[in-house]
Amino acid sequence: MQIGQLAKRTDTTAETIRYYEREGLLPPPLRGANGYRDYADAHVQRLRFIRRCRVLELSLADIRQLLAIQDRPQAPCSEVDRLIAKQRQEIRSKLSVLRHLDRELKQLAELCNRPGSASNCGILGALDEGHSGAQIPK
Amino acid sequence: MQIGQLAKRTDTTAETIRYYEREGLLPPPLRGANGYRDYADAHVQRLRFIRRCRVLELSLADIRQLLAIQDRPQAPCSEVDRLIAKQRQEIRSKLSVLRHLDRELKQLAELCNRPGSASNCGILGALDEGHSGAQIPK
DNA sequence: TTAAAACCCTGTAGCCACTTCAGGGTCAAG
DNA sequence: CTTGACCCTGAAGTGGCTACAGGGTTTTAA
Repeated sequence: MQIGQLAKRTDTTAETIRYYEREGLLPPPLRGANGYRDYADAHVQRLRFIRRCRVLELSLADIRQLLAIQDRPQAPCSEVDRLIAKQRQEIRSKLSVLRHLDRELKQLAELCNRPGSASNCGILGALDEGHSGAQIPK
Repeated sequence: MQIGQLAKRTDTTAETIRYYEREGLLPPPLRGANGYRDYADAHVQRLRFIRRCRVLELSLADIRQLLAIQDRPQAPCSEVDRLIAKQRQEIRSKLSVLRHLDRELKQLAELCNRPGSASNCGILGALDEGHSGAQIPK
């Protein structure tokens, strides 16, 4: 299977696939007489694994670790558990930051007294003075 | 005031300040006889504005626009309103993605049957087969 | 038959918002 | 007089791709 075919089957692009190969996440496939990469089904499997992890916003470094564990069937899977838990913590922390941001922006948006000019713009004023609650963390 | 002093007052680093200057967000300050940057209070104000915007995850490009509007007091502030609304849309969209991710990861974490090995790891299995619900978007 | 479209290749640079590093100069305290 | 805390510039590195330049190959259609 050519690289474009693999890309279609895994919701990727050929560029990304070549990038993963350079990064050592996807093993180099055989090459045809013309130098084209020739992928096997195992590559589809492996690449889908990588993409599922990326959808979960796992870093390539974390994915590299998961792949290494996967390749040693006797390895303990506690590390897998740890990586997933760590990722969940990160997502939850981002969530709380974004929820805060949303409240801030909502408040800011309500300060607009359109149609006004910059000189009496409530939003600019709040950003200037920090009255919106958007504090600079100490 | 030297750059380190300004950095402390605005929760930034000297490197970031020099970067903003290069990017044209912060006007170049006067220089002392030794070539050191010498900042005025207006710089503190401007830099705080920039940092408050960054806390709200506004892009430097958006901040550049806000600063340009701020510098023309007669300018209509409808653009300000638009930028804030756009930002809020983005944050809300990220929020919904992350909420989904959190659910996925929670489900995944529950598949762990520790203490097991990689060969029967529920998490690895789910990532392989896509049974966790973490579908590759079509 | 040939020409255009649609693939494939490598290598390099660009994106964002910084951060880090190398290799220096300046200045106050002990 | 030297140690340490500042400051300077310019270049390179970060992550995870994406895009581009400049080629080669293969399929399709006129």
